[in-house]
Amino acid sequence: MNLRRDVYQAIADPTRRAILVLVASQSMTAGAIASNFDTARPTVSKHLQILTECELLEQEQKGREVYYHLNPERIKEVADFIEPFRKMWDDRFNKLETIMKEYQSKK
Amino acid sequence: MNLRRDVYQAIADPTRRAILVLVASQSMTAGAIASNFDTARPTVSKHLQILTECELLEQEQKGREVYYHLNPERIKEVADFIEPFRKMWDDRFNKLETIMKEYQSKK
DNA sequence: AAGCCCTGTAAGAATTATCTTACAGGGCTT
DNA sequence: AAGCCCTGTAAGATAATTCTTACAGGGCTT
Repeated sequence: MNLRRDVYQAIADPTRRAILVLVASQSMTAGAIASNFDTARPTVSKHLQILTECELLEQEQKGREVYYHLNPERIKEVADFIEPFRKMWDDRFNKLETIMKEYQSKK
Repeated sequence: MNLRRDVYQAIADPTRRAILVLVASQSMTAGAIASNFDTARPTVSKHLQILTECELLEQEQKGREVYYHLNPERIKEVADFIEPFRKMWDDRFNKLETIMKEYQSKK
């Protein structure tokens, strides 16, 4: 077996990304989250389980309802991977700006 | 069929992320890239194909060798998804700082 | 306590992804 | 042109993931 189940695998699924966006602004119950999608409720429940396992979401039981809210901390792992690359396209952008300035000064 | 094959799916695989880091600083041939991994060469070739398909890598043929180099532009898609969440953990950090200051002023 | 509602989970089929072996195209070198 | 080297690809076995139907636990309400 040896499941992957890391943050990258988690955000690879479009439904799971949509869940993260949905829960970003406010806590929501499992049912409320599921009602936003066409897929069956147990399917969404499974997605919630996956997101919770890699700590992108956190659960909070309130009576018989379970609220899910975002844990932004974990997304940082992906951000840290991307950060060095960001520098690269920033550099390219800066280079483009320089070219544009030179172009305009020749007018 | 209808394969996923998007940027998120691409970076979900640890080998593919390693390839991106490897190629970030310099262009490399397919063989040179493959020699960095334990998996068979065709396996790496497949990964390169996937990365090229979603435009994270670009090919440059030189004689019988193929050089791969990074296209930072595409990673921006992931960065844009993450950016809004970044604000959330920044806010949390700021809140923590505020608490610390209050704590110190009471000493 | 009985019944309803919210939620999670097990099982299994269908889909998708991964990796290896074997082979093919095509540029170099001699 | 013959042979070697670099690379890509097809086929098929294996593994992992996804999704649905059916069911179970446990908190509310009456």
